[in-house]
Amino acid sequence: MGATKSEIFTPAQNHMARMTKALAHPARIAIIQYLFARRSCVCGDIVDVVGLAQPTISQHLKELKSAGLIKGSVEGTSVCYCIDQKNWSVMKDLLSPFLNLDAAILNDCC
Amino acid sequence: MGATKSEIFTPAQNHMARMTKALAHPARIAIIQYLFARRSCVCGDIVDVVGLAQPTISQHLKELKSAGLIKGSVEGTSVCYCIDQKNWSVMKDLLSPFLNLDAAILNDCC
DNA sequence: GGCTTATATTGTAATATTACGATTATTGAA
DNA sequence: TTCAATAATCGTAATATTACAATATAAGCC
Repeated sequence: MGATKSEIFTPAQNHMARMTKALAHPARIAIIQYLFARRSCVCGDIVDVVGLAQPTISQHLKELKSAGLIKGSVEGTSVCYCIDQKNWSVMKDLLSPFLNLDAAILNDCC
Repeated sequence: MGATKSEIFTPAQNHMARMTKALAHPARIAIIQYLFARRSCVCGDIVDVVGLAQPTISQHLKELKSAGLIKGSVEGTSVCYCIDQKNWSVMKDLLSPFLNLDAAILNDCC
């Protein structure tokens, strides 16, 4: 036990959970917001702004990257991280219809 | 170590992370989808449909409830769970602007 | 080559999550 | 009040996450 039973869910459900999981930490929310704000894409700047230790940020960046939400490229001695526009869009198209499910039409039985 | 450092993030960032975390498991996605589909709101039916053991589903329901996304009421010997319309709406208003951040206007430096 | 800067990786401790068997309420019915 | 049905809680094992110090790697510069 202890590991998620992915086999019993649909690919879409697993994909959605994978995306929400990537966003399920305030540091990763902060990183994404910073990248959208476009002040900088440099890894070191992210470390300074977010306020966690460098290895911790590196770990969070790795998770965002493996989820496909960001991509990185080496720029001299530093590394530049950017939103992966295509995958971000895919995620949006997956999550938006879910969030927009209209709860108002439900006959509230609770 | 090991625990998230919530203190260093904004309330909005923590709130967003809390919501995405509640959705960060395929079983919880499946439960929400089932409740929106309105075939039933009965806990036992959820257990049958999702395909995890009853205590596991009960645990997931508890997490969704503590995140405020669902609410439950006792109906005889069973328990009825429903989407919490108000909080679902709050979450949507919090997450949608984030998801809709336009990546297309970014000058992609990676 | 050596030196500096920037980031990734390793190792590890603390904590959290996932899953389920066994058990315990709780409710309604006999 | 005893019984059956339903869901919650307890206990626990397996696994995953979070965080960081220490170290390693890589890229540019002298």
